Amino acid sequence: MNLEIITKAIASKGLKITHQRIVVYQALLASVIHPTAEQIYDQIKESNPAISLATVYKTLETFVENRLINKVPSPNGTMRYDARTDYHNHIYISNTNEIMDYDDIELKEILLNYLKKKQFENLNITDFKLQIKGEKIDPIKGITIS
Amino acid sequence: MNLEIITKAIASKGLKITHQRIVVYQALLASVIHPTAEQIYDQIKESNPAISLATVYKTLETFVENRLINKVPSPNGTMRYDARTDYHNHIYISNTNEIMDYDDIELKEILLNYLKKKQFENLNITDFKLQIKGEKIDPIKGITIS
DNA sequence: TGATTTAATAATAATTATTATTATTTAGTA
DNA sequence: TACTAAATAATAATAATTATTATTAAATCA
Ligand SMILES: [Mn+2]
Ligand SMILES: [Mn+2]
Ligand SMILES: [Zn+2]
Ligand SMILES: [Zn+2]
Repeated sequence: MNLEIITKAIASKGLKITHQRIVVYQALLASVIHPTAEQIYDQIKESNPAISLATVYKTLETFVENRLINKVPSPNGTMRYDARTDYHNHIYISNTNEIMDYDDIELKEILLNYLKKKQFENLNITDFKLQIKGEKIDPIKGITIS
Repeated sequence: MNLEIITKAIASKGLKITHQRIVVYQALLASVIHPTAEQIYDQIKESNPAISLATVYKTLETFVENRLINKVPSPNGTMRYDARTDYHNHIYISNTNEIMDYDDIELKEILLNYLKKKQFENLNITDFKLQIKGEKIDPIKGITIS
């Protein structure tokens, strides 16, 4: 992903452009599995050996507060991060522990319609997502992917 | 909830009937908020001061493994527990940190229909839930509930 | 029933994930 | 270039959960 886009995105939130912020955001944008803070750290420390894990956590939290990225809770309790902020759903793949995006305008319409129709007393709905859980299948051998 | 029902449920999984298991299951059944292990512990230790927090964790894990109860991940990262094992959805209430059940046969039908229609290559879907997030509103003053 | 066996529990140590603290460094700006 | 506020690295602390082990209790059986 273009470095200019990355720096502009960080700057657009009024945040200082630092090397650490650039590489953390870059790593998150490049990942498709919704990584943990530690996975991001492990990846970027190869080219940035001086970076601290606490900085990765803090940077991610700063991005979340500024709505540049999102947190995604996972079934095993450790937090995952998502560079996308537009509406989409997630598939949790239990045999690989990956979280994949699932996009469908039709689904959003169906859910919006459904929720509009229903009554929720004394409740202001702020978000809704279809959480799909599944397991990846090796098409040749059946389900045997780590 | 009837003690006989509780002991039968535990026995039906081939588990030994112990006082600790009875009170943990009883407390979970009685709760509507999907409590944490610690919330269950705090509640039951009043009448069972000798019980250990580790026993509560271990007991809950045993119940999960035996499909007597379910784990429910929460947005703030701490695990929650659910005495229900039938299909239903959850509403996470961000201003009280409660997780409430949301039941609707129509919703299940809509989602089942939708998922059946779609193609998921190399993926075996094992579960799906609508995750609703919202905030409780005090009908008199607007949103000001802790 | 009482003894035996096996599993569960209490107490506590250890681990994992995350957040807090603080001295040092750096980005943005005058 | 110098100044200042903010960010970072290093590390300590905390919260949540899991592991360990000696003790206790439930189920089985003589
Ligand atoms: Mn934690
Ligand atoms: Mn944990
Ligand atoms: Zn996503
Ligand atoms: Zn529930």
